[in-house]
This record gives sequence, C-alpha cells and structure tokens, in this order.
Amino acid sequence: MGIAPKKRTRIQAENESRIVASALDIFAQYGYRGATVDKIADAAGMSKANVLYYFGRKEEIYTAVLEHTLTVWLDPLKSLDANGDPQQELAKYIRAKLTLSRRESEASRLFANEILHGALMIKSYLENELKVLVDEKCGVIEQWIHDGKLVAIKPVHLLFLIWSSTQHYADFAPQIRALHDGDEDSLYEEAEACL
Amino acid sequence: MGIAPKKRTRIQAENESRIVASALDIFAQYGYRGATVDKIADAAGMSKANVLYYFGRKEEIYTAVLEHTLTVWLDPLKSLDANGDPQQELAKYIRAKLTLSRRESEASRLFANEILHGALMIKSYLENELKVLVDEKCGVIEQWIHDGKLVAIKPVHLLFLIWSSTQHYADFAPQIRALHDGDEDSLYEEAEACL
DNA sequence: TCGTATGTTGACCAATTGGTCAACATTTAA
DNA sequence: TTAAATGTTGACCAATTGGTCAACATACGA
Repeated sequence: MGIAPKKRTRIQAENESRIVASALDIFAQYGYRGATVDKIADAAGMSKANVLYYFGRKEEIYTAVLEHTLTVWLDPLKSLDANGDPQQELAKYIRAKLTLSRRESEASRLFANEILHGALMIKSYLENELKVLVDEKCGVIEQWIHDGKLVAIKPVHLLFLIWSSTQHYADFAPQIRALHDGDEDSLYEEAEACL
Repeated sequence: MGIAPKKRTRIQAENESRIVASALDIFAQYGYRGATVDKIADAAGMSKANVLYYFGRKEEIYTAVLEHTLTVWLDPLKSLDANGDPQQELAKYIRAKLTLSRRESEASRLFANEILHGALMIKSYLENELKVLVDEKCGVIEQWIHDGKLVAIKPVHLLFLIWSSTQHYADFAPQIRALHDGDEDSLYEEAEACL
C-alpha cells in the first residue's frame, strides 16, 4: 500500500499557498506565539475555521512555512563552485545572501526567531541536511586554503561571519534604521562595498 | 511637589532583583509573548500575585529587565579610546563583545528578540542614547581612517559587522552547535582568532 | 440536471493567561 | 507590646485563542 498521490484540487493549491504566504508575514512579524490563526486567516482573506480546514493545527502551518522557505534560503550556498575563483565565488555568495536578506527579510526573521528560541522545529534539519551541505562546502574552502588561494581561516567560522553579517541587515532592521543616516539603497550599497 | 524619593525596603530590593533576574531568563528563552508571569514567578520562587504586587503589569517587568541589561550591554563601546592604538582598541572591543555574548547570552537573545520584532519598547533608546554614542564613536573611527591608521570603511558598517559577528555566537547557538564539531571553548577560541 | 465531494463559516468549547481582590501573614517603628 | 505598614497568596474574573462541529454553499463529474 503505497502513499496515495492525493490529487490536490485547484482550490486547495490556491488556498494553501495563500495561507503559507500570509503566515510567513505573520510569523515573521509576531513570532510563533504572538501569531494567531485568526491573524493569518485575516491576512489570507478567509475565516479561521477555513485555515484550520487546510492545516489541522497551527503548528502545521508553521512547519509548512519553514519548509517552504528553507530551500530558497539554502540555495546560494549550494552553488559555491569548487572550480571557480575563490575570491569571486565568495563575493558572489556574499552578494547573493545580502540580496536575499533584503528581498526575503521575512524569511530571514522567521529563521532568526526559530533559532533564537531553540530551533525546536528545524533541529533535525540543521543536524542533517544543512550539516552535510556545510561540511561539503567547508571542504571546498579548506582546499582553497591548502592551495594558498585564500588566507588561513577556519571555514565554518568564515561561513558564520558571512551569515551573521548579511542577515544582520534584515534581522536587526529597526536598530539599523535608528542608527544609519541615509536611505536604504545607500545602506545596502555601502554594506556590499564593506563585505 | 517634587518626586518623592520613596525609600525601598530591604524586602522590596531583594524581591525586585530576584524577579528581574528570573525574568531575564524566561523572556530570553520564550520571548515576550511566550513568557508568562506564572513562569517568571516560579523561577523567582514566589506566587504570580506577588510578582504583580511589585510590578503592576507584565510589560513593566519586561522594561525593567531591558533597562537593567542595557547598560552592561553598552559598556564596551563606551570605553573605545580615541587616543589608543586603533588596532588594539578594536581588538579589545571585539574581545569584550565576544566575552559578553558568551557570558550574558540571555541578555543578547533578549535584545535580539526585541529588535527582531520591531524594537517597540526600546525604539526611543535606540534613536537617542545609543545614536549619540554611536555617532561619537563613529567620529573616532573616522578620525583614525583620516589619519591613515585604519583601512577606509564606513564606520557604522564596521560596528554592524562587529556586533553581528560577535552576537551571532550567542543568538544562533543552536545552529552553531549543530554545525560545529568540537567543544564550546575551542569554538570561542577559534572565533576570537578569526575576528 | 443532479448528487456527491469539496469548500466555508459562525457558533461554540476548553485551556491559558494577565490582572484583581479580599483575606491573611509578617515586618517594623514607636 | 501593639498597631500600622508592608508583604503574600489562593480564588476568581474576563479576554484571548487553538481547535471542533454542524449547518450551509459551491464546484464538478456523470
């Protein structure tokens, strides 16, 4: 007895994606506990009962949102090419992360919040899929260093440095806005120049 | 009619500080909405009603905790000395922040959470006290650059880089633990060496 | 067209939680 | 010692909220 390939109707597909999109905004803004199913339903333009018709529990909405955003968040690291020029590859990666943190800042804040409070939902993801990918890419960086193409630095800390500095501009936006004189475009231009 | 300098009794001082200390842990772990007055009371070893006898509302506990931790958090930047050696001063500052993020990680997570969700409670603090301090220290860095003692970099972005990279080790601890092979001591030693 | 599967919602329920209050306990100053 | 001030708590209340359900509406294949 295999897994039934449950056909999803047009309405199902449409509503589920509308719910997930709205839930991303709400969860990112209020955190898991602060977000209410009612708020999500409002944002999606339907009743709370209908949201719970598609996702039986609040937690299911949350994990659906996380899964939906994990892939896009991870993508840039995947394309770090061992055969490319180290400086260029890293610069490209940093630029991609910075762009992502700007355009998908809700996703960034969602992850930040999830990890900040213990990463209970994505713990196994971090320890498995992400760990494998990170180990692989650290190997690439290690090789670059071994070949003398890059200054000696623990690869995993280099990644931490890139992640923290790029995501900082999305996650700490209110602090940045309070301290930075000038518009947001110049902010990101300056940031890119620095990194 | 001046502000009465209400004497605080021994019991008041003792209980209030016990509440604030416990509340820091609870708020850092669960966030504002996830934290309950009951949990805080439990952690402080007293009844919920008694906690609310000292702090009329949950929000008051929260702001008391924020105020209590803001000073210690800010201190290292204050001691950045314009007359010292730039490399050494910055290295000292980075070390101090890294130590703080390790020893007061609850405070770090508390701020991260507050800012992540809009910094509603500390907005005016960010725009006033912190802004003044940051502007002053940015002036110092600007001067160092002008004197050719430091590579040209927008000072405020240098600060963002330092803040994000040091606090990352406290705020994203679960992710770090999942990806880093080795114990925590070596983690911080390596981090310090990198930065 | 028509009947069934799917979609939708208001009303409702139980659990959680911030906050109040009256009653009781302890500390403190005279 | 004693009375007033201060400290403490269980019981309670109202608002919020995750989740259920029966009733009703719509879509869709035959």
